[in-house]
Amino acid sequence: MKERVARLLGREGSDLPGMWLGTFHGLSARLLRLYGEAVGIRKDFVIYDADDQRRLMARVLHDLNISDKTFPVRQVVAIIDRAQNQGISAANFVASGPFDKVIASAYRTYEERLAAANAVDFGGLLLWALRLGSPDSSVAATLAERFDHVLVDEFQDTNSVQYRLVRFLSRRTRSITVVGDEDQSIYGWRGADIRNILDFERDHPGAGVIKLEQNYRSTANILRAANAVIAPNTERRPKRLFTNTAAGDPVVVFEGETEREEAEYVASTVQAGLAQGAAPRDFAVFYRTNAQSRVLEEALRTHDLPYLVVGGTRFYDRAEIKDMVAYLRVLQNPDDAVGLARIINVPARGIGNSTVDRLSALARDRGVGLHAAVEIAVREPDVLGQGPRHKVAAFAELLKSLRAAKDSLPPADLAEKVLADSGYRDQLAAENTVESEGRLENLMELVAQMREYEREAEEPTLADFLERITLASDVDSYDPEKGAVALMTAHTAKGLEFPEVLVVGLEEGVFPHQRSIDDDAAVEEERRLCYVAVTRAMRRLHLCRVRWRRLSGQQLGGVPSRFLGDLPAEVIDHVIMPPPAYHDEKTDGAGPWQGRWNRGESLRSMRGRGPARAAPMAQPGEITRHYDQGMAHGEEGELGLRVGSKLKHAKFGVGEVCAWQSVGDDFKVTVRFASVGVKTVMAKFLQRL
DNA sequence: AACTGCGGTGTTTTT
DNA sequence: CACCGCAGTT
Repeated sequence: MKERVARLLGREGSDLPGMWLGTFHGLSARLLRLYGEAVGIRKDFVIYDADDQRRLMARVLHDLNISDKTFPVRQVVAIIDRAQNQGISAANFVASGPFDKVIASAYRTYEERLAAANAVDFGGLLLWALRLGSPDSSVAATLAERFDHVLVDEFQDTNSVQYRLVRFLSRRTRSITVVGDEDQSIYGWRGADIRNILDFERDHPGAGVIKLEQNYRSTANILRAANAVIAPNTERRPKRLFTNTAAGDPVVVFEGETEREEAEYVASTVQAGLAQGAAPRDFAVFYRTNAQSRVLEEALRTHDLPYLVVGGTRFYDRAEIKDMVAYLRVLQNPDDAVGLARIINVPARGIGNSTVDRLSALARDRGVGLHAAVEIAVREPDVLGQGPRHKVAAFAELLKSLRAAKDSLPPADLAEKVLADSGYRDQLAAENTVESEGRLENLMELVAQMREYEREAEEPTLADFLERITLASDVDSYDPEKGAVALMTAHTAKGLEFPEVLVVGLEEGVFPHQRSIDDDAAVEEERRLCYVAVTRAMRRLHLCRVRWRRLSGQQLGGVPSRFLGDLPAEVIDHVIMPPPAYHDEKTDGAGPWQGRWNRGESLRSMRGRGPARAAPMAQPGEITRHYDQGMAHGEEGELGLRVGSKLKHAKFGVGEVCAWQSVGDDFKVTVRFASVGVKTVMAKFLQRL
């Protein structure tokens, strides 16, 4: 982004000194590193991510004797998170009932523990940054002078604290530009307040409004579909988005039997596109929840298609990476109690829960940090038994020697030393499983990333590296140059664009998500999310749903998403997979989709549209494909391809044709085999019965 | 006192 | 399906 801004300013290659550019969290961290001491934050604080936050809260609840049955950690964290996003710290948390009183006490202790650990959580970054501007802050005046202008992108996703921060930082000149679209507000659940943008003009009398209503990205058909999806929302100002581009291809609405068939459709769509000259990176697949990525990955792998999952379990969220990072963090900041508790018995060195509990109790009794308690337990023989004491002593010794090495080694070398001296590497090597090998590879990748960081950063420090990786967002790591099909959640997709987009799982309960389904405001947000997904598409869009879906162990009956029902019939083209030839109780007419699919009707409607449409504007690298080519021509080739006809494959046996596409001179046929299920094979491998 | 295996439970989205 | 807590085992 910085490079692009420099280029637009005609200052290519410049680092744009004085200009700050980053996420709210990133900029807040930067402000706090520079000025935090004015509000009581040490310069070398560490940042706790959601997982650290959860662990710390679990500890707090445990220590306060709060039952995690009535107060599940996740729930308590969620409540505190919400409070933070509204600018409410523990001191301002008003407890109205007995439940809230417990939360309030947990919140207070949690804040104390954070302070003791010299740590700041995500919400805290923003809160502390905002405090820099409070009347009693000694740097408030300096900071209010610091910037001439503030520009906020994706303004519809700012929360109350972020908005107040913007107002403070622009106090001197009152010069603010915000860019946003209320229809793309998708982070309400983490405190984003859509009113920030809807009421902006009211809050800033005299503000100029520039409406960007011409869409340069998508074809007219895609734009019509998008407009239809968003139209039912009430929390919006009506807009008239228009485009001068051609209608383009119809939006394909795919209906399959199962999620595997859907994945198969995704893979064969990509494959067909590649055969027509598209590149893998021209494709993106969006889903509502990360759990949906697995089937898609499997299908793409089977088809030998390169793909990249963006987001999901972040690389830095993997257990082994977090372990290593915890080591580094503890070396960097001895007070980091959550980090210390994480590594004290990793790899297993005989320091179990009861020992840690004792150390933690000792720390509280003496009013010291966990690391100090470790030292005390080593010195004073009565705290722990003989065995545990020796083990803890060995661990303390390990930390001491690592810490001694810290300042003389660059970050990557330090990480390697940790890997070797802690016994972590040996343990993984000894395990000698596919998983342990993978973990070792991940750790080597982390070390490689650190070396890369050392090369590229102006002043590489361990602290800075650690901050980068906790604040790194998922899309930061997405590199379109990698030449792979991109897989991501609709949330992650915001701000990106792709020539051909496939959105999967358009079923009630999946998208819109089950958790939102009986809350009107939440459904509006789901609708905006769907709008975001749809508007990522430039040339081609596929909206997929299935009649049966297995998702994280449960079977869902696929009621078509309400969003599909909002699409104007003129812009869509159906691809409907027939139900399996066999009928069991699951598929035999029962279920909410009953009567919605009908092979005869769908064939008729597809035939009715005549032969394959040629794309109005052929462009370089354009993908041309005809889903209904076969049907338009009746039977295809010597095989007599017809949906529902039976063909034989040398290896897979007899199967029923589901769909096919032309690929050069040949056809790619999707067949449901009795033996192996749905496969896509080239027609030349198929014979008539 | 740590570790292992089992059963039960809950499961969005992300900085 | 993955994670967590628990109970029994080493």
